[in-house]
Amino acid sequence: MNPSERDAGSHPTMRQVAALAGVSLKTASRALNGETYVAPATAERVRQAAAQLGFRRNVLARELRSGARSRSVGLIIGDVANPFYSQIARGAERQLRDHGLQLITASSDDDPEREHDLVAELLERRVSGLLVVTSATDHGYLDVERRRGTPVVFLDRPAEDIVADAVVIDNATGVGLAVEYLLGRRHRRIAIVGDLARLSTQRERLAAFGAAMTAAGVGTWQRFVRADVHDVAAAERAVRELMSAPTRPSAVFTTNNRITTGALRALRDHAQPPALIGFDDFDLADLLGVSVVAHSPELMGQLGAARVIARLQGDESPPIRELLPVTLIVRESSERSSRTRAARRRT
Amino acid sequence: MNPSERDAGSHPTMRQVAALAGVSLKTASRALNGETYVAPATAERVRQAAAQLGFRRNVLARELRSGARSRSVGLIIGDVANPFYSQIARGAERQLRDHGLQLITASSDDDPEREHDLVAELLERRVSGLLVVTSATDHGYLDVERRRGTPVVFLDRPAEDIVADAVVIDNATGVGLAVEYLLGRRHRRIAIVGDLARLSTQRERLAAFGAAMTAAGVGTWQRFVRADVHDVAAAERAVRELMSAPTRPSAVFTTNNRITTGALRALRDHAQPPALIGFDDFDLADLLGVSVVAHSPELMGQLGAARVIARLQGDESPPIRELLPVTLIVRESSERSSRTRAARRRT
DNA sequence: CTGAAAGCGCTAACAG
DNA sequence: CTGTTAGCGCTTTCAG
Repeated sequence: MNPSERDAGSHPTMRQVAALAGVSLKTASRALNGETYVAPATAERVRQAAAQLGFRRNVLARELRSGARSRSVGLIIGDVANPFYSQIARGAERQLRDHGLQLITASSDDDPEREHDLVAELLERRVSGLLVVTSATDHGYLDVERRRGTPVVFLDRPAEDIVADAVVIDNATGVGLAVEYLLGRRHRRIAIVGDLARLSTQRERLAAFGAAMTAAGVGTWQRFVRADVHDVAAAERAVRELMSAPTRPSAVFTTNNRITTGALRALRDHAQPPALIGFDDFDLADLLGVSVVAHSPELMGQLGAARVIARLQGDESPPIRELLPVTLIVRESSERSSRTRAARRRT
Repeated sequence: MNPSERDAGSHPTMRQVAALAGVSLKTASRALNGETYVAPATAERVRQAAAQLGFRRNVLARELRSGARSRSVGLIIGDVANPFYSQIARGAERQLRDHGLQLITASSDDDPEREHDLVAELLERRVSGLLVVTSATDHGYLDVERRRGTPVVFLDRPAEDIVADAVVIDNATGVGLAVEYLLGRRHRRIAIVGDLARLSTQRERLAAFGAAMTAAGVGTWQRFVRADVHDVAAAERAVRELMSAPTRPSAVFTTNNRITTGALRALRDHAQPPALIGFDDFDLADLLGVSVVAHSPELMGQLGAARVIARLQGDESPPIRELLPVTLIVRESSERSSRTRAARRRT
């Protein structure tokens, strides 16, 4: 077989480049790294040799020897294909890239065990830092790493068992805005459809919902709570059920983008759809006229990455929790009447 | 400072684990790797020592020594936040994970130069393989790597200058289905709004469009071509322009998900919207009633990853090009009449 | 300005 | 079953 045709696994080494350029290994290293104290002519010769051989520095060897962490940061999210998460990834990637760091993204499917495995893998790869949207409750092993000097920043869902940096959304305010808006439009039978209750964000949103309802003197809100609705299909089912019960809600609040999608499907052909507000803005929500509690997942990723970078640069201040702002975007879906057919009849 | 409090950068090594367990380095290595010929008791002692120290194997060192490539595969896409790409990532990640490989995703913004830099970085990290949705035209440097034994698989857009594995969508059929459908509904003034003409997929789609129109005897189609429309805002503008021209198209074909989104915005409040078919299915297209040429980006990622894995396992067969099927999903948007107000008046 | 020697943390190849 | 020796490709240290 022609050697130029197939040359399996044979990356040329720096030593080979040095030999071809007629210099020592160390000189080649210096030239290739743009260090000072290399004669311009020598440097040029080395560069030519490297180009000729198609040399590519072995970063693994470099990082091993220099003792440095890998110039990469791990990001653990639920599912890259979910826009909420992929926007986080985008924000983090942008920020990291500006600092010469590579992002390694992994999907946990919101499974604590898988999350644990992924963290272990990333740590074995000696990532410089970790960004994690956790779905686990035990983060002791992460704390060990954090104390060893690996910055760990929690996104969206703070660790509840350890003190660590976190960038989270202002859930209470977001839910408050939505509920108050609906209450202001005289809705009383407001349903809330939530994702896995073990996720802290979901518990926070539900708590804020309950608080607002109770404060408004609506004692019956618990009847209209649906939790642990984890995918679009389940959300669709949950909303259909709510709407086919004897007493129907006049408004529905969905606690994340997937659930909102499910609700939209359930209400698609409904003769008298309830008012709807969803947590998380999404693509085309404007065209569909869906009111939402909006925030910026991309900013979350960006700020999280910035936090990792700050820690890497020696910021030793106590862990902080950054709170991302939310806004209520009112579109058509929240304008539907609080008076259902049945209610009107009674009036 | 309390050493258990802060212990910067100090990951325990296997040597330390061995010392604590009272065995040699090699024995520790064997135990930790689950190799045979280690006394169960010894193995257990090593494991305990490792756990006690919070030991994490340094994968970089392992991979360096064993000469193996890094157990990771690089994926270069345009933008993680674009669902088309993030679904590819999802499919690839799933497939790779089943084979113990980690996915490293990087966004190129469809910029050839950035793509080149990203490839270089990944190669320096000695990824086992590369999946790339290229926006470059020169892939010579990639071919060098391919011959060195790094599997390179092109997704969506095949390399035109080198022979390499590729997984692509059946663009010609997809466009054909859409155009024939519109022609069948008596549309003649069909506009096509395309993305960057330097992307091969876009050229293919435009070519297929032209071929179908010409075959149908519609000679005026070139008037309704808009190309190099790269983002949602530009697409919205392009469609608005088309619709405010003296002679308006009665139907619009958009060549990818972003452009479709822009078109929807442009047509949002249009009194007499043209028929619309978009390439790429998207979330909620059903609720919006948008007809599309559908395919599976996730499958593309999965098949691409499978190809890399096959190559890694020694498959030496000639490079192949896999063609992904497409289907036309007819929803409301393509049912709009080919007779615009003006046309009707003339009749 | 350049080079020789040592070694990052681990595993391969041999001994025992 | 266990240990010793060498060395992956590179950078650090220290001499020229």
